[in-house]
Amino acid sequence: MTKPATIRDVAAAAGVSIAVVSRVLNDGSGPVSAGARQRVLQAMQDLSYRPRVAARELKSGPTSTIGLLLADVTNPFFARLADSVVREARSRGVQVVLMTTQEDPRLEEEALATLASRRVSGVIATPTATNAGAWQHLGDLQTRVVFVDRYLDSVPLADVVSIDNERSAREATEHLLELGHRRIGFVSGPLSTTTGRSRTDGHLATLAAHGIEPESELLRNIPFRGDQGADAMGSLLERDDPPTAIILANTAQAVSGLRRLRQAGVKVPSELSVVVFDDNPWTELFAPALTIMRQPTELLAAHSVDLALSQQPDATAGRTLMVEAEFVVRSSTAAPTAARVPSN
Amino acid sequence: MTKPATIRDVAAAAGVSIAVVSRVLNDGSGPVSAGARQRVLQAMQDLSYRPRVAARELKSGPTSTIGLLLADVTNPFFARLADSVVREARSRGVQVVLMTTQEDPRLEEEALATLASRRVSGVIATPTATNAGAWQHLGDLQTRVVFVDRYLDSVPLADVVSIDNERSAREATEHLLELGHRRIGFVSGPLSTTTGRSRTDGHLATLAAHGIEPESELLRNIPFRGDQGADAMGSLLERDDPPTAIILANTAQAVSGLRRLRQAGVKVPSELSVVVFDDNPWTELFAPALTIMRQPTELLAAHSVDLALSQQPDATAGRTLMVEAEFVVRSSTAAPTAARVPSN
DNA sequence: TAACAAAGTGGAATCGGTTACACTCGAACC
DNA sequence: GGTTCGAGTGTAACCGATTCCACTTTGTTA
Repeated sequence: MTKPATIRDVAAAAGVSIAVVSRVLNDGSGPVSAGARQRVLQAMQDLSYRPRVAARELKSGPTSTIGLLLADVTNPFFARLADSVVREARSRGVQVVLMTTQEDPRLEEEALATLASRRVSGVIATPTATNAGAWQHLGDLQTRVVFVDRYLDSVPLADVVSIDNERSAREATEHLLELGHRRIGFVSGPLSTTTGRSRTDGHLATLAAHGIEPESELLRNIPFRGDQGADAMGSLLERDDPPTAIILANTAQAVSGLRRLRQAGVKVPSELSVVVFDDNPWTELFAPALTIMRQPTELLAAHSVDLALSQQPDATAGRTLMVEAEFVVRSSTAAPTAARVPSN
Repeated sequence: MTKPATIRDVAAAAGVSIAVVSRVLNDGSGPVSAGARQRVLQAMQDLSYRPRVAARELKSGPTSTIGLLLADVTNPFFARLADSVVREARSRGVQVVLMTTQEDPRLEEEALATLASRRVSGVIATPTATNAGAWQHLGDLQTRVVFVDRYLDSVPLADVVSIDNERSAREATEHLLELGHRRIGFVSGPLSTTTGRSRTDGHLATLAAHGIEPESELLRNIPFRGDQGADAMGSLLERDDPPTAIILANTAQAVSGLRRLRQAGVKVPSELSVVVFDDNPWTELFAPALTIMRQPTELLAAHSVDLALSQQPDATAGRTLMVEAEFVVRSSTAAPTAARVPSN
């Protein structure tokens, strides 16, 4: 109905000056008599007064807020990450503004502009595109930039928190090689992302180390969002010599890929071993329970918030933190059946 | 390094007054000569200037922003909702500030306070607790409040967008009754939420309409978050006369309930028919594919954004919008096997 | 008793934008 | 040739908080 109360209204109602009200508001910023404090609190109550952040932010720096810019909340991995970041930030009294880019570079640029003009103290992000200029600019604005999960080489000032994707891919590949697989399908995210590239690199390096000729036909780089997981899986299965094992190194596309597998009636693990780079509640529900790579979301979140709130010791270079992923072997991987092992 | 540029710096660099810069900033707010505009734009570029929202918000009302207060981003249903809301809002040029309550009333209250002092134009929320006072207060601040999915009776001024939960529960129950089930387990969210209550009501009403004595032992109301789905499922299975069908009317707990089912080695649907109130990619992956109730997330989001941005015609009462849910029958429901149908 | 410290208070400047209003200037009109 | 108009510009007030500083009122100490 009426206009919201301001600090002046409260001061008037309590019969004091605005300075006193402000001191009550920011406890410890100056002396206030018990009587005055009481009357001010009462007045605030009566007028249901809420200080406007806009005014506060204008005068003092931004109230401690960090931006969280995720590629896709729909992706359970990112959703869990968001959950952890919010919890972590809260425990330090920091607000989180969450924004989604939906893997769209234009959206990302917009969100970045918003974050910049909001002068948040830090931004935690899973960068989609090389909006290098925008990122750099954010850094210039003395906003801490932390890339989590993926990162951009072109933005050296940003901190990075991630699992060792190359090593994880190596571990997954080793596991399959030890079981006796030689033709391994590898579905990953776009090579334009560090996750896609590192995982692919790790996979190829491991094959090479075991003297296996990598077939580029067995590698599929698909977008994180969308339904291409099914197609990728389909085309791999239709080959004359289909792979005996497959690594789904793309968090978001695992579901659509697995659906295709189910439709095709392929038996897991007897006909095909499956490893998924993801750790969702349902991976255990799938029959058979899936062998997965688990990312320590809590830890990623904790480190990210840490870095986002810390002052940069050196303005030009970011810090890099690697955390360990956990490889969980369940029932979806097994030795290839004899019939399918080729003569070599 | 140096302090970020202000409008005055830009004005000085371009050799004009701040008023001119402001006019360039807010195109259409006044005349600016082509030359001046050019110089201002150049200066903004050079100084990499970004207007501070805090200052803008202080003078004019809040820039068009809506708050989205979700109970749990980890819950895929809410994640999809968030995704849709962001997309929808974006298409109208509105920013979304997403916050999570994690089903914690205290967190919710905090988030509400933040939203209030941020003076967003509207808030879309899935209320957790009866923070009735805080909600009411938000409404007093001429902030539109829209409850989506769940709502609170105690906050009449809020708009509501939801599926018809009672009707949906009725539909699910009818389906099972038609198949011949008589003992139906019903796992829902807390009765303190409207979703939990409506779904339970619909279920019980349907039983009554068919002359079936409802057994309170077959109803389990558990929190949305956490792992109690497994326990609820377990205790139902351990009964002397276990249900022949079960409805998991709790989006978030379906996974943990199903996991228990899998562990117990119960065959679906021959030993137990299952209906889930949720529509996740993995419900199709589960073997057998699950019969589900699908909520039209896009529609819920579109209406919510609509209402959040609209001016309230009447300040005292909110509007209610029901959208239709779609019941998808797949393979997890079937007639109970004869052996299990009791004598009645 | 004078001097001084500390507690309590209020006035006024400040943050960085927006905007009402006054002003200049040249073109158009009668 | 004076009036009117509108385009283009600048000055200054304002939004609602924080905060520095000066001031008064006490209590304490030499």
